[in-house]
Amino acid sequence: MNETPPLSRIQKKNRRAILDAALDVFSQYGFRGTTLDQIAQTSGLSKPNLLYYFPTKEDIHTTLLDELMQDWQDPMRAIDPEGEPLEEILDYVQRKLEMSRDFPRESRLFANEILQGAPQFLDALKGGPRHLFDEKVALFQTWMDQGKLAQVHPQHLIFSIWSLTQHYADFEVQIRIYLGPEGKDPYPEAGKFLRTLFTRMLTP
Amino acid sequence: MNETPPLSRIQKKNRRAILDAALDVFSQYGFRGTTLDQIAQTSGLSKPNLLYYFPTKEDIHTTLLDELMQDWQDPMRAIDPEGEPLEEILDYVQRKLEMSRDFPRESRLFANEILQGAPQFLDALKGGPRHLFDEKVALFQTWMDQGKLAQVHPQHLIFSIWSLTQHYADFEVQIRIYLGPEGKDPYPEAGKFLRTLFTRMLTP
DNA sequence: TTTTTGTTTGACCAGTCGGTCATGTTGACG
DNA sequence: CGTCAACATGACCGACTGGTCAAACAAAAA
Repeated sequence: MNETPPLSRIQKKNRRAILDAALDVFSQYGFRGTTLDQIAQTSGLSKPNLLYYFPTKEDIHTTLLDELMQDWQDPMRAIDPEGEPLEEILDYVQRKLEMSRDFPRESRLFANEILQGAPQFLDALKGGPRHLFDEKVALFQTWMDQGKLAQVHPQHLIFSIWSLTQHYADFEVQIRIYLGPEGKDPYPEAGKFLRTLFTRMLTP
Repeated sequence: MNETPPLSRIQKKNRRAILDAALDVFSQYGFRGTTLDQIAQTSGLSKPNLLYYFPTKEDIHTTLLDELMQDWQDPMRAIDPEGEPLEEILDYVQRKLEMSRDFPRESRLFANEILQGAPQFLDALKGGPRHLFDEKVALFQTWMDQGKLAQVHPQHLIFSIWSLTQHYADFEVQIRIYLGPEGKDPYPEAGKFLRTLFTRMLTP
């Protein structure tokens, strides 16, 4: 039923080149603001060749979002209910911040999709991610009830983690401007700051 | 030199209608993802009529960004160096949150512009806003040195305020999904949460 | 070598893009 | 009322959009 024609070496290489170029452009201009010619030029392939590997522009975009969907939740999944509560959350923050540092384009692709009303993500978000979210909300609530964490609204706690970490990827341009032209990597300071923030807020 | 032909009643009304419609579309799809036809349809005017009031599509966009630029910094300007430090910052957070609640489209317009690399904002940001930012950073540092606020990295403190408040406008779709279909207004809870967060982090 | 299959592209298509223009309609004002 | 400037739009333009296709090329199988 699910026929999987094994990808040849060339297919793998070119599909990867296309997706990488598309990530560049989509994450900056969004779906509608991106043209196939831009992707073609960035990837070094001709436009008809793009459409040899992906039937439509939308198909490239969807493939990127699907890949993103799989990896984006890993940091949250890794929160261990058996671990030490504060340390688990601080580690989660750290992992999310590292994702912003190492995969800023993915973060911006996600931001763009949400800004446009999540036309593709909407249904997907209501499924697995929503369930994982609820599960961790319940876990945090348990920890708070046990006095292991200070009482805060658990849903907004998660929003704050997402917001604070993704901000460094999504608003990178602005942050560079305001931190001055020294071009120093802001992530070490950001990590320290966020650790302080969540420690002070969550210590019972 | 600076000739200012006073706008007629019709001009005022139609320019406002165009800018309002353009804000709708630009804030969702970004500059490149927006078409004049969309703005025309949303505003209820014909496409040539748009171009009667604004010479180009870019001009509409620039006008919106200019207007945004003027109002967006008001909450930060209102921070009073003579006030009580923690209360001043909490009030600032509150004002920023209210801007997200009352002007979410403006927030998303800004986010879109930054995501695309701030092609228009770049130079502007380096001017007045950057100066205001530095001024408040210095103020916060003074307060911390005087022991009136806990020591944290003042620049990242400001980033965290921007991030946490704008998040409720920029990622509104996602937040609605995760808070459930009850459709309850998330802002009261958000305000309470942020007040707790910044109080705990900044109390010496 | 020939054949076959997989890969690449120049030329092209219909529809949409931002923008123009000549013409028509409306409103302000004497 | 009449007049004139302000306002509005249908028809159109060249450039670009996502996408097609037949023909050319390359790689592997025969």
